[in-house]
Amino acid sequence: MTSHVPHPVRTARTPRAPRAPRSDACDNRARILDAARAVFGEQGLGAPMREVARHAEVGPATLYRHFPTKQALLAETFAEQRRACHGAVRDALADEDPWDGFRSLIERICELHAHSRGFADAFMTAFPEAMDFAADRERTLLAVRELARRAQETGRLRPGFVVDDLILMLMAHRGLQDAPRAARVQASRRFAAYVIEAFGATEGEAEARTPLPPAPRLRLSQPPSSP
Amino acid sequence: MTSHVPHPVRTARTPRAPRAPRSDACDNRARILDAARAVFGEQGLGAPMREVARHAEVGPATLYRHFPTKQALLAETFAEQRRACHGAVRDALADEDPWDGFRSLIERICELHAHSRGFADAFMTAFPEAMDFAADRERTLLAVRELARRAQETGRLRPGFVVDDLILMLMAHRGLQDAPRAARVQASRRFAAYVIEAFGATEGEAEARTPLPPAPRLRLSQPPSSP
DNA sequence: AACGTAACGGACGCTCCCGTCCGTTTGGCT
DNA sequence: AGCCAAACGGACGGGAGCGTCCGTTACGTT
Repeated sequence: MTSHVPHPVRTARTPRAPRAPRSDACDNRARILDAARAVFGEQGLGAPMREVARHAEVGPATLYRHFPTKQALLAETFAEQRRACHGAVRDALADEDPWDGFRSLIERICELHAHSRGFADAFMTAFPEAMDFAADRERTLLAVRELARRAQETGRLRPGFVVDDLILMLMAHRGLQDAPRAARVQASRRFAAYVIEAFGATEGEAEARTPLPPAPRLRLSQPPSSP
Repeated sequence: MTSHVPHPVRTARTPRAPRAPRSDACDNRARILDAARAVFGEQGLGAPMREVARHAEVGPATLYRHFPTKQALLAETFAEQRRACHGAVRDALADEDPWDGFRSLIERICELHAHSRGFADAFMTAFPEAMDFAADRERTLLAVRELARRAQETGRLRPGFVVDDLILMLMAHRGLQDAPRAARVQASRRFAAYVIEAFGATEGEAEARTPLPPAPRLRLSQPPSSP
């Protein structure tokens, strides 16, 4: 059953009467999203919904009215940073030097993930298929693949590199989120620098390096759950 | 009140009568530890105690009698792998080529962590000070520092390296534990290979590389908790 | 100013997990 | 064989988190 239908019938054929939301509702919605960014960014996805509610100075029911489930809230919360990620890829592709673009892509994504603990989780774990992350993730990965191809052509990106290596490093980067808050950003930056060096080709000898072990197929990971 | 004192007084001065444990008790204890290794290794530290109990075919009470708390069980469960970690450091120090030792150390630690999801968590998060991880961790880190110093003297380990970089990479490696089980070991190996390359010095120019951003001080991280 | 309803929030039910209690079983010693 | 305590395990209490119900508040429209 769909609750109790607040408005009787809405005058014959009115497709939907959005009836602009009330001012306090808008206000609360905005404050909830701010709080969610702060709380999930600080404590990770495990933070309780009530923590967000308290931080936004609303009751739990209000929170759940605006966002029917936790995942719905998370999706909205990180939409902006998701766009920033796409933007980073777009900028990297636009860079006239593909290797510079590649490097700055790694730096920017790491920075984005480092600034919000929850975003790294949400971005990587890609849980149940909620949040349409998965969808545009594939699209984005295709763009990254193109970028990598170009960077390899310049000889600056090592030949053995595959896109799964980027995912590998982003998953690994997620592990840094458990570092004490003070060290997080610094750790992220140093990690990014090391990663870039590892991905770079050695100047002189393009092939003489010890070969890497085979790359795993990563793409989507599922959250810990069992029958 | 200490329950109801099963044995009246134990004949004057008997310091302790260990009275060898019963056979079924030994048996259960062993099965519990096996189950714990399997369950925590597969599902991580978050796995419920009852899951371990079910897997060991004992009741929850039996489990808690043998190991009064979850952390106690975890400490015992991973004691062996902890020893293996120390062994890896010892072997690395014993290697006549410090750089080879350093490389194999990274490979072995990564392998150890990759084979047991729970161990990586237990090893890195180092929660509340339970499990005496913290104690010998410091001792081990000192040994690693010595190893690194020697490896740097040979010119194979880059000059900018500090021990915190190893911790950084181990924390990062922990992020790989969320990969699908099938890909985990492969991912770990490839990651280790990349890390080794990143830590290596470039043959010709020992100094001309772009400098790394400053290293964060990591050492101990605390689990997510706030006042 | 007065009214109808969107919006609010405290209190509740539900599930999951840790750790404990107590009546029952069983190993091992005589 | 018989005894007794060591060991077992089902059932319980307590706490935390997600999502919902319903009486109350206050926005905005007339």
